[in-house]
Amino acid sequence: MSIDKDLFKLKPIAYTTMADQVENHLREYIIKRSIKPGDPIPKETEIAQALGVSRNVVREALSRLRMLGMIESRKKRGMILTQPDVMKGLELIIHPTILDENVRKQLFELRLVLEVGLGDLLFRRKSDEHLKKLDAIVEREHKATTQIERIRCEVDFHSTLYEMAGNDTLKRFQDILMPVFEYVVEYESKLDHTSVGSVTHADLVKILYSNNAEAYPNAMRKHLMPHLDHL
Amino acid sequence: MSIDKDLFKLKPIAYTTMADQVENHLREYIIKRSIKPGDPIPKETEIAQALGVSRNVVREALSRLRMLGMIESRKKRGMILTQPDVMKGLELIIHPTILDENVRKQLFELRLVLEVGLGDLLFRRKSDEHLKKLDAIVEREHKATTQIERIRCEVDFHSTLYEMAGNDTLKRFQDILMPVFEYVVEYESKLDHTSVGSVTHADLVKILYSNNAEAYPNAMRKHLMPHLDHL
DNA sequence: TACGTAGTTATGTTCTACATAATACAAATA
DNA sequence: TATTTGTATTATGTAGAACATAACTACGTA
Repeated sequence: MSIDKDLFKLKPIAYTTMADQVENHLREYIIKRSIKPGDPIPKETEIAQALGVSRNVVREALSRLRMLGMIESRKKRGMILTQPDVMKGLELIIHPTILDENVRKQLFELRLVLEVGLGDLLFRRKSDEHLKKLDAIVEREHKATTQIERIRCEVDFHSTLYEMAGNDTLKRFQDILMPVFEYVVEYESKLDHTSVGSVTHADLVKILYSNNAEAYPNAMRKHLMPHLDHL
Repeated sequence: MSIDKDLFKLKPIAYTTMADQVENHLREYIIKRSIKPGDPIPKETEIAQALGVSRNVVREALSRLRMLGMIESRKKRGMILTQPDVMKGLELIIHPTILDENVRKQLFELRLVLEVGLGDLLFRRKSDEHLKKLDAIVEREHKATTQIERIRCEVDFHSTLYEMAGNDTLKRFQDILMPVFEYVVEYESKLDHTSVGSVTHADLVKILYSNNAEAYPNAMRKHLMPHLDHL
């Protein structure tokens, strides 16, 4: 009874299954051999035998990598490494889970940060087509009669900005994050749209037409000010 | 022989395995029942029987969710839903893979966007401790004699900014992306550090000490200009 | 040459069996 | 009675065998 309890202080051991270990082995294997997309990887049975585990365990590990898009397998050709979509993993977690309120707030902050910092990409990649598209959205917004239509314009406008940035990874990031902001859009609908930010969409477009990259960040900041103040 | 080849144009069928389907079923199940972290989910055998597949297939699907941190399983308690780390999936893909050069470039752009847009979070969350930490880094950089030391200061400085932002998700994002930028740091070491950007770290700190949030974005833009020009 | 057929291979799937850890409950001891 | 100890139960972890299926190979026949 007088056993020193301190001995057990750091007790919580990290329990790893065979599948976890195999997964790590495979990752190392891929890195060390610098296997490129398209290259084949060993057969399931070979892996199982080499690591001294059952094929079942190997398949669990492979199943994970397959989900992330890191490998593909065809019935006879065996398995090959593939170039995964970097944002695939993010998508898999974000979409289905009922996210913690706190995390959702942080993701929204992340979005605000992105939009303010987007300027330099926009000015370097903007095209006449994109600018015209923004014009059309602004006009549509102007003529809009219902709140729903206005919200749709709001979403379209900002989505188009991400398109303009000409960065597929960034665009994908935005697309994944979008559903998280539904509650924000709802919140937005309660705001008086005329007073929302002293800078309107039209003002932003005007700046994009000019080549005044310096003006963009603070213009976007003012546009998003209601949200920023809400932090 | 004269069969219209156009019929086969969109041939690549989406082949889904049982494990894929079970995975989706589980996701739906979790969402529809609005199961919360800590709540138990059915036993493997129950799932297998309910969906009419073998336990093995179920285990492959569960293995995936477990990797993403969506569920945890204890030997007897069965499995419970857990609040996953949103950025876990990203980490799993980014770290091990030899990323495509193009993707790496896009991630680097993403980082530049973030740092420029970071201002409002910084001004709202800055503390004296953080500012002092930045002071210390700037001083260390000033006294640095070796290139290696200067690079370390560079990394520390920007990492500290993300800390200051007080957004764990964002910080985690940055931590994951960091290794991708090693090649950039290397590139940075070849630049003449006195001419790198007309705005120095010391200038940035000065702005952070002030309450002039308007000055931040363009200051950071000028600081990062060598990189921005490299787009 | 062309076409069809059979054989081979590696993944997909199922089934059975056992190991292991955590829990609950009964039994035993002070 | 209370605390410990043993035992049964349960659900996950792991192993191994077997068969299905699709894709590739090669042979054989017209």
